[in-house]
Amino acid sequence: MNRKNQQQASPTRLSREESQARTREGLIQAATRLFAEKGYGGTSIRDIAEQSGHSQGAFYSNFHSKEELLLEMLRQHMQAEAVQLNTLVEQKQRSPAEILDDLEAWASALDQDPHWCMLSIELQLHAQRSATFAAAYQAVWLQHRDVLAQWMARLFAERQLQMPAAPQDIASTFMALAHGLALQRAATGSGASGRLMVVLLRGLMALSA
Amino acid sequence: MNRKNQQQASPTRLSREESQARTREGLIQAATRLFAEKGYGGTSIRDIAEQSGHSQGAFYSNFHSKEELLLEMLRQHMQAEAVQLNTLVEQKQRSPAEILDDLEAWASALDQDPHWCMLSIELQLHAQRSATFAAAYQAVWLQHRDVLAQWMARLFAERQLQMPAAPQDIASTFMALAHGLALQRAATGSGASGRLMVVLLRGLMALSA
Amino acid sequence: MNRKNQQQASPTRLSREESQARTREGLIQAATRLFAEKGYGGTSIRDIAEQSGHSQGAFYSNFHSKEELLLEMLRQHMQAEAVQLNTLVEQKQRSPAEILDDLEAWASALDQDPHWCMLSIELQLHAQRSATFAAAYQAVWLQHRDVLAQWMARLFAERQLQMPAAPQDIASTFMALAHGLALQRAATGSGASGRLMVVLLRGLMALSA
Amino acid sequence: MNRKNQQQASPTRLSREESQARTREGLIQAATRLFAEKGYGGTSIRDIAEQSGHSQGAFYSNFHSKEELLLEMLRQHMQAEAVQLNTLVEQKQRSPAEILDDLEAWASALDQDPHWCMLSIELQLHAQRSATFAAAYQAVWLQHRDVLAQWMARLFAERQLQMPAAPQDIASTFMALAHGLALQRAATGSGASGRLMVVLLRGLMALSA
DNA sequence: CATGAATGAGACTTCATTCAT
DNA sequence: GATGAATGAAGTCTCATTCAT
Repeated sequence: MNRKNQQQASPTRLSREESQARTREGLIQAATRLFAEKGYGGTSIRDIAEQSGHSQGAFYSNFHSKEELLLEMLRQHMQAEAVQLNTLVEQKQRSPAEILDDLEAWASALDQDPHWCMLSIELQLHAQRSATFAAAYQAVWLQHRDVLAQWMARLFAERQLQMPAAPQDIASTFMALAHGLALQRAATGSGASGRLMVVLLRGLMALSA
Repeated sequence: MNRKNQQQASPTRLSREESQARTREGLIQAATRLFAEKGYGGTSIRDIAEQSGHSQGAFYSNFHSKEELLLEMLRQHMQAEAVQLNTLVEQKQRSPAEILDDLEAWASALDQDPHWCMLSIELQLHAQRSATFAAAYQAVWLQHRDVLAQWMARLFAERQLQMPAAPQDIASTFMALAHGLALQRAATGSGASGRLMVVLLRGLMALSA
Repeated sequence: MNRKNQQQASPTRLSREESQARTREGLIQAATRLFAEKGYGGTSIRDIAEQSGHSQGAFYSNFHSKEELLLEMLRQHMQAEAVQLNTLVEQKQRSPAEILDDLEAWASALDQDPHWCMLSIELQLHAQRSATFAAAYQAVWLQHRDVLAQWMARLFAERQLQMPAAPQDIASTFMALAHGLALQRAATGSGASGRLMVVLLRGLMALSA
Repeated sequence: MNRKNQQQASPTRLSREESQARTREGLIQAATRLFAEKGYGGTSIRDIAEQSGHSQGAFYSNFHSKEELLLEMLRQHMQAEAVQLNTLVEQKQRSPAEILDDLEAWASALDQDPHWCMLSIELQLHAQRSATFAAAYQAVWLQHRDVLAQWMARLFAERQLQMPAAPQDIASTFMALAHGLALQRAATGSGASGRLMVVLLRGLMALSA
């Protein structure tokens, strides 16, 4: 596989692997955009191929099926979210005020990237309909919930407050809220801003004050 | 198959209008079930006709198109939710504790009827994709939000508390949360219960205590 | 279903059932021709639809799948062959010479209708590849073999000759021969004529003379 | 994947030509198996490549097209059958009993190798559909028929019997029978055994006894 | 109004083949 | 010579919708 050295001459020519990776990435990006806009079911492979500038066959050279592409997107989604959440969790020694700023930052990032949330909704809808996919989705979801729960638990611990419910339940409630808001924004063009999430969290902390 | 005898006007036979209304209602009910389970895009008119025991032609005798059926479902959805919310709002002179019970009842009703919420999500998704439908959806949504907002405003007023944000924003946040939770439950089979909605509301009230 | 009497007026207009039957028959005939010419696998539903002058959808209104059409053709094939063979079998009191004439007639009918035999070969090939279809095919085949075996047994009995093998084995050998000759004729354009089948049969009779 | 070391000429390594011949042979063998099982049309080049453990590219390095591979198989088929038949023909000075044993051996060899016959049927079917291929097939077929005819002629001559038809016609009839029986066996799982071919031949000889 | 066969477009997928590596 | 990603055409089948009955 180290055959690329045979041609290392022209830096403009892509090696085979690079070119393939580029095709694959182009397909994923086109699909991400289209799934967010028109939904998983409403997006055809023709659409994805056209948007990405490749043939339908190129799609099938990279993915066994439409669902496999969705799984790949789930994996990427998972990885990106994990990085994001871990950044929040691992920032030790932050003042309570800074932690709330973190949450606000997270909430408003969700606000800014509606594609992200719509995709997440598409993933959830598809999980409801495909057993195969549901299993994969569940694993990702549990992991995220727990990272977020851990982060919230520390938020309360550092303020020496009692949590008014299990940290996992609070975490999944906030995840649900983020998704619901994204849907609302998509459907109505307006809807409540994510800023209210911070207010709700403050409320929870006020309960045991 | 001896349906042509309907005209004989025997009192046990349905009149033409009754029969037609029954057909229409059967189609709507079948579609409601199917949309919730398989989504709007995933449900074909053949499916709806089969589930309801009528022909595809019967569908087109009652609705101009698939989207018109969705609009009809939106209208029914709207009306049912309005009745439900108005019941809450119009029950004057309730003690604060009773009002919270009302909210809990509302939240747990949502919990118990996942079809309801999944349909609502389908409506929102379709609103995102069809301009015609979006307009209709927006009107319904604003109305509901305002009824809920009004009810929440009274909740705070009766306790002489300040609302930590505009009542409409709080209302839409809670609607979003209800939808997000429904989606979560559908996708993961578990997810946080709606009971947490009451905790969140208490938190908001605690903020200005 | 006796609604056609409502319109019995114009004899040129086809009733619904007649029109449907005509469509179905047109599809079957187009498919029969195409399967014989290009094989089952080599014939697409697009081909069949075009040849018959209908849309692809018309095909699927009449058959669930391509294989179901093949099953229908098997049924028709079966019925036609059964009629043909029963005619031979039921002609009692024929002189031995006349019986041999019958065989010759049968063999040369096969000779004259290459479509018939090619279709039979297609059916056998498909039976080899689809378990569903194999079961249906086996039933038809056994029935035909037994009718032919019965006829041959009488041929020997009337001449008071012993059969040199089980009548069923002789019958299936002759059926195999007919198919093999059809294939040969199709492939090479020439091949041995079916007339030799009579010679072979005479040979079998000569064995116990 | 360290195949580039082949040039080191160590005696255990294959030379370039040997390696190529091995690839080619592997492809042919895989294709033979698959064509017999799933038919020419039902077998894809991907299938052949996978079965043989090579790439699709390797296929096109060895054959210009799918049909060219079939032609190559026809050539090999031809050569193998010729060897087989010549063995029979060239064994001079065999007693009449031994000659019949030879035929029985040939018939039962066909019985034992269904792949062989199914492949032959595929070749005939393809000949019917491709003019190019038909010409090649015809040549092979005529040659085989004549070898078999010659052998049969001797069978009769040695017994001083008259042939009841032209030797070529008898030969092609027996070839057709062998193919028809193979097809029957493949389709029904049972069918008459090839043993009956010997009975038929004895019958032919009995005719002029 | 109800029927359901028929339509034409478009869905997902597989194919034989090409070509840069 | 061998690789396998990419192509474009074609495959089976489903869809929302129409219309003669």
